[in-house]
Amino acid sequence: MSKFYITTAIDYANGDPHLGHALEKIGADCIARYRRLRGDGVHFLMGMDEHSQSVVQASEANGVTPQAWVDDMSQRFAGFWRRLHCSNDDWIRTTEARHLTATTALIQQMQARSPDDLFVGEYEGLYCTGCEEFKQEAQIVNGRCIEHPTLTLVRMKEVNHFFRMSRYATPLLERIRSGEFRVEPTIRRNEVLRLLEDGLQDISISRSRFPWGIPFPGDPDQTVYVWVDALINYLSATGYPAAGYDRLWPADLHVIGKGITRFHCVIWPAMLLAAGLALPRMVWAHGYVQWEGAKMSKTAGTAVSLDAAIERHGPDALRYFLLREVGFEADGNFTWERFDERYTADLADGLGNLASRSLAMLERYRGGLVPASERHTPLDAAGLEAIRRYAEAMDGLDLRGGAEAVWTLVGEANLYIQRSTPWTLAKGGDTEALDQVLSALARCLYRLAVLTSPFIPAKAAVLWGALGGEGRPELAPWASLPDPPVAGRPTKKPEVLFPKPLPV
RNA sequence: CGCGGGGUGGAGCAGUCUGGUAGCUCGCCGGGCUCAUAACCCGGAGGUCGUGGGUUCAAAUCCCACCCCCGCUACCA
Repeated sequence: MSKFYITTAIDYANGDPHLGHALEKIGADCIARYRRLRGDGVHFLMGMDEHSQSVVQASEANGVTPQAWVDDMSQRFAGFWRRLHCSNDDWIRTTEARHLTATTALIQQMQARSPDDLFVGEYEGLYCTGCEEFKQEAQIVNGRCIEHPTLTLVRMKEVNHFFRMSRYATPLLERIRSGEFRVEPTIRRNEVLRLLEDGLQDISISRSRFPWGIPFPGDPDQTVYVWVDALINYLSATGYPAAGYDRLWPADLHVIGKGITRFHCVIWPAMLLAAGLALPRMVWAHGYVQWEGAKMSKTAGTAVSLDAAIERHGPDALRYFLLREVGFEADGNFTWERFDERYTADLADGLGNLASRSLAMLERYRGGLVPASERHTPLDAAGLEAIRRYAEAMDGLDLRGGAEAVWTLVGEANLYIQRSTPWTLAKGGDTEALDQVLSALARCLYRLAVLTSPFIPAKAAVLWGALGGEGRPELAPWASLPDPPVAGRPTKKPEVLFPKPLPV
């Protein structure tokens, strides 16, 4: 059993999660569930980034302390992920003591291992006294802060601790090119390679005047720059620096959004190199969920409520739609119309109806007992092919491809029923032929319950139970898929898996 | 010349690397079946593959130019 440590980005706590957050967590959960299915020792980490300046602003705006604010947000986020059936093994928050310990230790280890890499320097920029922060060009319009156009920006210098990141461009290039550190998908790797080829600049890794954060080791007047703080969460959760942390580290997969690629593919591995620690094996940067072709924006009123999306057809349906239609690689679209179409076609009319008609026939013709019969039917052949294609796609983190392989099998099964016309066999009293068809269908449903479980875990479990399965489908041995042990099992017709008509 | 991705029937996509009857899903039209959640199966209509050149017996696919859309462009997490 091989170790598989998978993480998601930690979210900053300034408002409820939206569909974009959900895509990432669901995608990572799907991968984690698939790896468990394949027998890996999975450790799945999710959590919250709680030290950003926006947290302070949000808490002040709501008249509570920052800690009370992040406590509440942590509850809210975790609640959404539970509703969506996320199976994370740990939940890290950057305000936890273990994270303070790890962050302090890592910076000290960077200092100890690469003393030249940390130095004190000056940061100069335009400072907004309204926001109490330095402003970047994009935030400045007509020489004024966008948020506070009545105030004059002040040119200020700040003494910060710097990280000599510039010396890591070449080492990182080598590790990415060799595949030792994988950046996926290809489009993101190309972006990072181009970036590294142009060379890196040193970065400041501390801030003054930001009391809400982790004190910089050896300089309590400064706090650790929030991004540096955030990245270290992946290490904190392993127990670092305590002995045994390498039971989990290095991470096998960091799942992130494409917008934070450079932090995970440049700054984070450079920090680890400086500290002499192993690099994560892979970073996967997924695309964004777009709303009717445009970027979702709260201010433009185009942010879809995650709550509404879950309520629409239930959590499993949302999981399926995001992974199948939106995808986990490039940007994808979310519209209610497409969501409804997919729900009806793939889930209700496809998988749901297949289960319904198959189980109905098992009950009607065989009294709810799966007959024994040899497994060399066309449907079994299609099943083996689907398993092969599914595994190939899922191993490559092509979740959409995995779903396609499964739903192709759903189509094959409906076609098999049509061609073998079991109702005619029943009327004609052709017992042997009918047994063969019904047992083939039972084996197919067994495979479908297992293969769909990373995508629609709750519904897969219902199907599993209807087939007389014990426990849950994700606990089924992978090796049982070629020849599912369903003969003799009692079946029952479950509640409609994916009900229609659609809620209004 | 800042970097990168993309423009294919009504919608969303595959195919482009390794040129050779343009494919899939949804929607639409017609037929079949009756086990099933009015579900399932079969057939059909619908595309000058962003624009203009070029190479070739042959280009969505290779080459050149151009137009349009979208990300990224470095401590805004």
